[in-house]
This record gives sequence, C-alpha cells and structure tokens, in this order.
Amino acid sequence: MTSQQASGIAATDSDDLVDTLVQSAFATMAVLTRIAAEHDLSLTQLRVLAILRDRRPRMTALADYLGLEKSTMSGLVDRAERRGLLERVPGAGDGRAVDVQLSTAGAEIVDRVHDTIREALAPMTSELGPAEQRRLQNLLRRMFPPRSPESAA
Amino acid sequence: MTSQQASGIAATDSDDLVDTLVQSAFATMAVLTRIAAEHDLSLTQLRVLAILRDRRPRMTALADYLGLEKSTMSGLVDRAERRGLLERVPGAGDGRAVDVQLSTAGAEIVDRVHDTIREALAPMTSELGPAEQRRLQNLLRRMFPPRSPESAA
DNA sequence: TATTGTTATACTCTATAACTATA
DNA sequence: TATAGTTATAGAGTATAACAATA
Repeated sequence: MTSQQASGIAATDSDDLVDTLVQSAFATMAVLTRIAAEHDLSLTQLRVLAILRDRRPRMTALADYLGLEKSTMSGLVDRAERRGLLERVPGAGDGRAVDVQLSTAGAEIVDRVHDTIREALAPMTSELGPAEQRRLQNLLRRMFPPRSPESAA
Repeated sequence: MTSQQASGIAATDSDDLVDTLVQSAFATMAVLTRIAAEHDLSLTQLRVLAILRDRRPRMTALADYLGLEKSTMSGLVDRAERRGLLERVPGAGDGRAVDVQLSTAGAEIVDRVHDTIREALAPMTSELGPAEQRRLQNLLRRMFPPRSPESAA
C-alpha cells in the first residue's frame, strides 16, 4: 500500500502532458531523496558529490551550476568536508579561488549511491521495452537538451 | 547563456535512460522551484496548496501523502495559515482531527502558479508534435502510474 | 574597483521526542 | 492504550548583507 492509498488522497483526472511530467519528476525525485537519505545525504549534498564525480570545479562554478548563492555553497562544502566526503584545494592560478574535489570516501559513497539509484529505477524503466526506452529517451532529450559549454552562442 | 555554460561545467557523455530521466526531473523541478519562489513559496508549500486545490484532507493524510512527519506538517500549515493561504477547520466526526482547506487567497495564488507553470513548460513540450506528446505521456504514465486508492490490493 | 570566498544572521524545512486531548 | 495534533528542540538548507583577500 502506498502512502497515498493510506492517506486517502486520490490523483486527479486532469492528465495532460504537463501534469504527467510534473508527477514523473516528483516520483523520480522521491526515489533520489529516499536513497540519498539512506546514505545520510540530502538531495543537494548528493548533487554536489555527483558533480564532483568527474570534475574539480571552483566554488563559484559549483554554486552557479546548482543555482545557489556562494554563501550557501560554503555551508554545503563545509559540512561535506567535515564529514570527509570532499576536500577544498587552492585554485590554480588565482589566489582567491578554491577548487573542490571528492575524497576517496566521497568517491566510494557516490558510486554506491549511483548504483542504488539505477537499481531503484530499474522496475520503472523495465516497464518499457528496449525500443520504447530509446524512444522515451529521445523525446525527453529533445525537451530537455543536456546543457554543455559548446552550445553557447 | 545558461548557468552551466557560465559555470564551465559540462554534461557527461554517459547518457542512458536513467540519466535522462534524472536530468529531466531536475530540469522540471528547477522550473517549479523558480516559479514557486517568484510567488514567495517553497516547493513544499506549493505542493501543499496544489493538493488542497480540490481536496480538504486531514493533517495526517496530508503528511502521509507528502511523506513528512506530522510535526513538519504542523509547521508548514502554521506558516501558510499565518500568511492567509489556508485554514484549519475541525475535522468532522473526530474531536482530535483537523482538516485543512484553501482560503480564497490561497486558491487564487495556486491557480496563478498553475498557469505560470504551464506557460513555463510550454517551450519544452512544444518541441514535440501532438502525436509525440501523446506518446511521451503514455510512456511516462506506464513508468509512473498515477497512484489512487482504488488500486489498493 | 571587481571578483572569490567566508562569516554573521535569519528564516524555512525537516526529524525526534515529549506532550495534550480525544477515541 | 492508541491516535491526532502541537510544541520544543536541533540541525540542514537557503538567502542577504558585510567582510577579507586577491586580481
């Protein structure tokens, strides 16, 4: 029984694409939030670690990417650093800059979480056949194209 | 120029369905969070108001639905009630129960936010043709079926 | 002067534990 | 006893404003 069934709150009938997108986003985020919490991470902390997986950005770049204030970033990095998940290192070439990188422990936990997320979403994705999965991915990517520096005008 | 382009953080190449789903969910949530903030609402407050749009649930039902503790619910309802967005009313038939309902002001704001969300997501959905939109909706609904009390075993 | 980052402060969100009132 | 809800407390996430150090 889901929490909704327990709560007696029913889904509405209005069901256009926007509603479906929003509901799917909440369902996906609920999975991510739950798995992050199982590893004592907030969703934001998990995002930070995930970004650091293959990058070592400046504090400012990290804040920009996440859409957060630099002061918020300081707090997030403080707490993650205190837990030994990441490290601050002097930014190359600029005496003011601070780069952020994963620690070994941080890299391990983000790998584990990544695997767990894939397992947790597998029951959903496996509702679709291989061709349908490709089609869904193509449709979503057209709506939400991956952002990259090369696409700058 | 997007914040990512400014930040110099590039998307990775690994791009299976799970990654696309997660990225799409974050992109969608970013839109919702931004629009909620423009109306001085947190995402959670917006969810509360959206649920109340066509329902008048108990405190407990609301907390269950959102996956929050009842004490958290008390705080959320406190702040929303203080702002005049909703009202507590005695629950029918149980002297302990409290039902929650939108105020007129709350109903107005949730309608406005709802419209704004549709407008904000329109550029994305309109990347797809009508048949593609139907296909995407069907695929997503198969992965994330709408929860309803009737589906209980 | 402008930029990078931190610190101080305040508010929201969240959970746990203890409590009151009702069932 | 069990359930519905609130209150007290604590910690995380967030923003704004003021600051220090570097460019």
